[in-house]
Amino acid sequence: MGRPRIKDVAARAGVGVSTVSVVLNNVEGARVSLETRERILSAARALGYTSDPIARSLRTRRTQTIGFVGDDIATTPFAGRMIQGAQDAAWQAGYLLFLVNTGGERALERHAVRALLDRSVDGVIYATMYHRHVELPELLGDVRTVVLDARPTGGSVPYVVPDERGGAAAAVGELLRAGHRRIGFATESLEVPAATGRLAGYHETLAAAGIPADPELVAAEHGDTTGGYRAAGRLLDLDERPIAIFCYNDRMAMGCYRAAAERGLRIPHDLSVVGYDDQDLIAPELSPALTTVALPHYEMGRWAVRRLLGLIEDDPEQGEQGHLMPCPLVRRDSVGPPP
Amino acid sequence: MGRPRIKDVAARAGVGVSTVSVVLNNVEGARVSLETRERILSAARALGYTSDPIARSLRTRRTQTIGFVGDDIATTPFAGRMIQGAQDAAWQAGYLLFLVNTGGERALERHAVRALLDRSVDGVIYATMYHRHVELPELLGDVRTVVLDARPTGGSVPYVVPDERGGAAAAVGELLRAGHRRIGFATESLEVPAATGRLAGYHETLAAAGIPADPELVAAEHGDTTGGYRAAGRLLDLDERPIAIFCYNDRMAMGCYRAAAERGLRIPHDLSVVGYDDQDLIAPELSPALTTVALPHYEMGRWAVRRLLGLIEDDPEQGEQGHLMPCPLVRRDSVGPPP
DNA sequence: TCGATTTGCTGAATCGTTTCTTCAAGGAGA
DNA sequence: TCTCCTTGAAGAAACGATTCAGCAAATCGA
Repeated sequence: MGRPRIKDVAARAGVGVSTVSVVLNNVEGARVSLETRERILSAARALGYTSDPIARSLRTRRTQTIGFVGDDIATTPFAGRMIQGAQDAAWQAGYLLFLVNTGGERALERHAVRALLDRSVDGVIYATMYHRHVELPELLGDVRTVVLDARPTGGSVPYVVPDERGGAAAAVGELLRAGHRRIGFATESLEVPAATGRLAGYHETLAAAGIPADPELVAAEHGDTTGGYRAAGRLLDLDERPIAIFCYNDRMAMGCYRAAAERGLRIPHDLSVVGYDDQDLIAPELSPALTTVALPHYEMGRWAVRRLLGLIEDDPEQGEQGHLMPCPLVRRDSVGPPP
Repeated sequence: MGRPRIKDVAARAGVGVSTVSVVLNNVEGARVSLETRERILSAARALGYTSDPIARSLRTRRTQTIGFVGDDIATTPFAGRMIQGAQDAAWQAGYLLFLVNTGGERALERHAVRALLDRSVDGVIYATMYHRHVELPELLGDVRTVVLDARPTGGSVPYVVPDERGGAAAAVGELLRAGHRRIGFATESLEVPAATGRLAGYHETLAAAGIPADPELVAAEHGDTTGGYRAAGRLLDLDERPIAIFCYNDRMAMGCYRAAAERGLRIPHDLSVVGYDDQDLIAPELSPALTTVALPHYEMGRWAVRRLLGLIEDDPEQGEQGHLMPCPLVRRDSVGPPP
């Protein structure tokens, strides 16, 4: 006979449905005697009653649902972490996550946001799969929104991005602590926030240690294995070669390992290397395992949903506007003292 | 003044709401003159009316929503592909995907399924992040379900898994075509379906080519880089070493590369290698790039949702029970002719 | 021409809640 | 004893759709 309805509970407890509703929702200021209250509660328990979210939503205009729109969830292994962080936070609060991915197409994106608004989601997480600047779809003006792993242009929407600068500082700091002074940076040539942030962190940290900047030590290439191989090659062929290289990401570090191997340099004995991203399939698997900086995707996902729930349930005006999530250093075996 | 309601459309077109509903839903056998039909359509267009899915769901008991419950979406890069395939298929059919991940905890899983049932999802995809046998939560008996990347024990629920056997056959076939006869297999020591399937495919293909099985040529270790390194090492140190190795997965292949390098063997000149999984961050990035077999996660995700939609919208009895999704060979540079 | 059928449309019930208004009963105060 | 509050609870009106039953007007057959 299907799920019990509120009227079944009411009948069993011998009261009206409104009273049941009031009791089950713990409505403030409602006047129900302790006795009937308990009668209702036990009837509900006996029947295993749970209220129908659809009917409830129709009345309350709240769905306990949030939309997660991302540009691409398959192409990067990081995406899963963000989604998982978001999902966990939502779940804990009793919310469910609608997942939509747009493949980065603007039209599909609009369509997706519209579909989510149609379903009256209580809020939207707008996520990008790598740190960048984005222009939000206009429709998002109609719903509480938090931006994840991107910085919205204009507008005053809360967002969270990795602290690239701090992460780079941690990486370079680790090399400094090991005793290195001549530290190269194999960076990404594209002008993305991650690149500029990490470069800034690299420079600042060296400066703070009293080491003059040497433009020769910064080599920019594509941010992949081949790029890393090239950039590291250039650095290692310098007259006065660096004995430590900070790589823009783990893939470049992988290329760097190869460049080092070809020159007969042993890591970390002859060359120390630090990466960035802490990619599961690279960093721990290289030999020696790569010391790197982790991207806090899970934490960012959590933060974004928590912030969104704050917007939905609490005072909309409190809370940070933009949050820099720290990138922790992950120590492995690719850093050693200078030879 | 908020979104337009059906009654606004009715008022504008000068008809009753029921007529609007009938026209907008293209109800079969409804008798509405062409003229009023067009009047309604244009009114709806003018107001930008879209029906409220919540109210509709309350009446129809259908939500155009499907639940995706997975055991873990962060730990593997494959998960994203499955989700994306599922999401794309759902989106195309006008369905939205509720994503829940359970971390593999049985209690949380029950709770998740209950939450999805509460919300009256039209169906559920039950996915695991690596190919295995699973026992479905009982509650799933109450809803249409398709199992993704796992084989349900008992029951008669449709499922889709990779064709491990066929994939292995493709890999070994590739080596045979290159002219190899003495082909080693570095396999996973755990008794998982992927391992037994691939082993079977390996044996069958060799047998079909008239090559007698040689137990020496099968080395089982952990399915990671170190395991691959060990297994390949054992194979390469054989008196009559194989000149081609099929690896259980790309990570083992990565270890195999290292083992080969340490013995001064060049790939593919002295040794041909084929992997499995086609992992983004490994297969194309190794040097030489790894010839491997791709796991059809995206396709499986799509298939699962399509099958589920069939269950929901069409005759529930048609369609396959269990589907083996082919694993295509991805040719790169790690296979060459025997020396 | 008259009853029967078809056509085109409408009103009202319904889905399962929440919430507002109303109401009876009991107690207090005068 | 009569009025006025307070308490405890019920009834009914939303919410926004779908759908069923019904009802005029038009058409048809004989």
